[in-house]
Amino acid sequence: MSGNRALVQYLAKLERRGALEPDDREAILGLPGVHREYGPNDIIIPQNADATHCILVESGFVSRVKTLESGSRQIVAFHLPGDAVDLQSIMFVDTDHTIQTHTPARTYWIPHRDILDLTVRRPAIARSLWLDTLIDASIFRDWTANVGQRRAQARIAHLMLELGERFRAIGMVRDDSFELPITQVALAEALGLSLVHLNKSLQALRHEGYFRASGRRVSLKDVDKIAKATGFDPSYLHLDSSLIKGVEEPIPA
Amino acid sequence: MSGNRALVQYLAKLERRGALEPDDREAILGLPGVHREYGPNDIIIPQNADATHCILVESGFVSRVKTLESGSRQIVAFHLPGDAVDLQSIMFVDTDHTIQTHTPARTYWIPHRDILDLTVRRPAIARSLWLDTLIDASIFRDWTANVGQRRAQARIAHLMLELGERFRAIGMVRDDSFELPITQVALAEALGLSLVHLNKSLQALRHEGYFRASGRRVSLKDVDKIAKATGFDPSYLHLDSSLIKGVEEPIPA
DNA sequence: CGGGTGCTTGATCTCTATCAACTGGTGTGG
DNA sequence: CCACACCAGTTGATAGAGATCAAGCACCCG
Repeated sequence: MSGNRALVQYLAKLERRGALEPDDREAILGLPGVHREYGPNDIIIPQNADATHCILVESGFVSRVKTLESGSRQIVAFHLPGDAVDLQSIMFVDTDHTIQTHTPARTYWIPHRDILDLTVRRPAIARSLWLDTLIDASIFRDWTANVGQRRAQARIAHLMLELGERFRAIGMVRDDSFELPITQVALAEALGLSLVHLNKSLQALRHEGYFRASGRRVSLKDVDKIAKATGFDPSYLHLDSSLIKGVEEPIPA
Repeated sequence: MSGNRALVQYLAKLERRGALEPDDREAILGLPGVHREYGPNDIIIPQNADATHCILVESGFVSRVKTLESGSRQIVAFHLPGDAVDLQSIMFVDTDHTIQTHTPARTYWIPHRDILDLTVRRPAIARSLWLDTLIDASIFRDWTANVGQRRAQARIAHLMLELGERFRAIGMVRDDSFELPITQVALAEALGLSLVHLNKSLQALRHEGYFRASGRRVSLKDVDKIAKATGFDPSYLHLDSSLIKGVEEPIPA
């Protein structure tokens, strides 16, 4: 299998959480689809659309945004290369949020039908995709707690640590730093803070030596200290299999 | 099938979103398990435990709470009778939050193994449970946006409308009012507000005639007006099948 | 060079948190 | 039956976090 890069990355992500059988692996790598390219700040799927495909991020930085009646926006998730952005749309007629890029991005669109078909035929894949959405939900819970309970500086630091770990998992951390290719407006929308207050809090964090930023490259100083101060424990991200239950043999018929 | 009440309720909930075949229905109603009873404010599963069972709520009001390093608590979900509280634990070794009661409650504990076994044998059930967790995630996203973007009064009203709709779906709304059996402390923890501020905002909402409360019975006045003001659209709750994609025939082999 | 975008700054306002006290109801035990 | 404790809810005063308003700056790009 020559291997479409998006599928290879996504499969790798799934397998970090638990190995698959060769047949299942092949089945995933064989998923049909089309590539689409976007510029920065493009809308991939608007709110209230009827999605017919799942989208894998091959490169670029993508987010999901809910726009409220007041016009204010809440980013509810960030997606890095190798993520499936729109797995939940497989069951829903209407998308309840917009999917948009922050950078130029390359995506791979897989028809829902082909994914559903795989899950019907291959329980291990069904399980693996279900797990993917459960981890998504785990991250949403963490975000709710972060936004609901922590004050600005800790809230920012917590998100930075999350992104740091996720970038690390896909090999995009070098010299303890990573590229965070989003504007402060977007960061503020993710954190439930105003732009101005975010900006000042970021400066305070830099001033106190918690991290440095040059351009859009972020380097976290003394991750352990920040993690302790903000109560960051990466286990909710489930980046590896250590906290995921093994596959048990089904009870024989 | 005589029918264990918890399973009957849960099945009914699943089927509101799409009918199941008789065989699948029987299989769900046949799930083994044990009942457990709790008093108010009991802990059902503590944070960082290793859950081995999924829990259905048969009666009572239950929530999931994340306790942060600072000691502050964020309620990330409420669960009503007929809900599966702990479906996500089926894949995870560690629970990342506490499950606790607010009222006396009766639950039904189903071993993970039996549920996993069903999903392996019966794709339609796998699909239905996956859908249940996707809807959970949809609600988490909504909570994040609610806590992140709305100010106190609208935030409270939005949650009230959510709970109203969910109580209505299980037939627990009478005379346009429902019993909300939680303290203001718990409400504040769900909304990311301080107790004092919650209390005053509640009074303001009552004063402005948005709703009445006698004891713990809440009646929302002019739901449509509140819904409009707070941008409440119940579709994210997916209480019926109207926005859920139908089951497509798998592609023949 | 002009204009756009993203970042920064200062001033002001207002929500919301915090602190502290008090009420009313319920329940328990002497 | 009263005294007491306890809990949920309420209130007022004060402080502080964060939002809003309004400019200004720097960089990039056509």
